[in-house]
Amino acid sequence: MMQSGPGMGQQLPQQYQQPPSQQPYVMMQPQLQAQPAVWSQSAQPPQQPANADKVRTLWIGDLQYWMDENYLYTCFGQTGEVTSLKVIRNKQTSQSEGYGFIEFNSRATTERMLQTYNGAIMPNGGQSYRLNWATFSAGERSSRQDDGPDHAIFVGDLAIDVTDYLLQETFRARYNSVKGAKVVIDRLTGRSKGYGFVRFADESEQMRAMTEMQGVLCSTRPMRIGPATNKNPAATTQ
DNA sequence: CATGAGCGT
Repeated sequence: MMQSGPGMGQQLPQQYQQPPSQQPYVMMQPQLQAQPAVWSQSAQPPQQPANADKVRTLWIGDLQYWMDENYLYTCFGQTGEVTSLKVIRNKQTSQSEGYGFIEFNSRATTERMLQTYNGAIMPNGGQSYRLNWATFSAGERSSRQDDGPDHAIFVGDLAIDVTDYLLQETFRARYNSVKGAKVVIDRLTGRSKGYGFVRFADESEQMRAMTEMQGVLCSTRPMRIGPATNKNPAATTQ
């Protein structure tokens, strides 16, 4: 039942266990002595480095409307490390907005969950998890893991079974600078909309792929490549 | 044919 890792120097006795269905939100967190809470709404400059050891919540998107808290608990609750989860709903229609939040008992757990589940196939079989770190205020959400600007291309004519991973690997086999790929998912059906995006770190590889990958087979259909509108407003991060 | 991305009491 209770795991204790002797290898890790964890000194926080986390022995409180509670059913997640009773309390929808558990905001109580043991405050670490070594690190004061810096994310209160005091006069903090927005130039805060995003170390954020206290972030234990994942954002999950591309949820279908029937995917409620019970479904998410089926997905994540078996680990016994979920402290709270919630699906955001429209207040008028009480319909799911297609995203939610999952909070775990530690940052290490959260990180492990992100790497384990992100991109994996969801139990319904039709789509893969879309997970990311949750942000607690608008402003940090645009920062992605990257070490430079990304150059994206539009990829259409995708077969419906093409996943992020397959699309990514199809390009990564020929281009080293592929940073990621995303297949756009229809929230109503949870299935692919038939197009997606591939991001490159190297602009020259992006240019090459625009012509070289034109008509190349991905799964069962030849791809149609086009330019992608850049949604990143020229982040000049040095 | 088509252009993603959505952050809460």
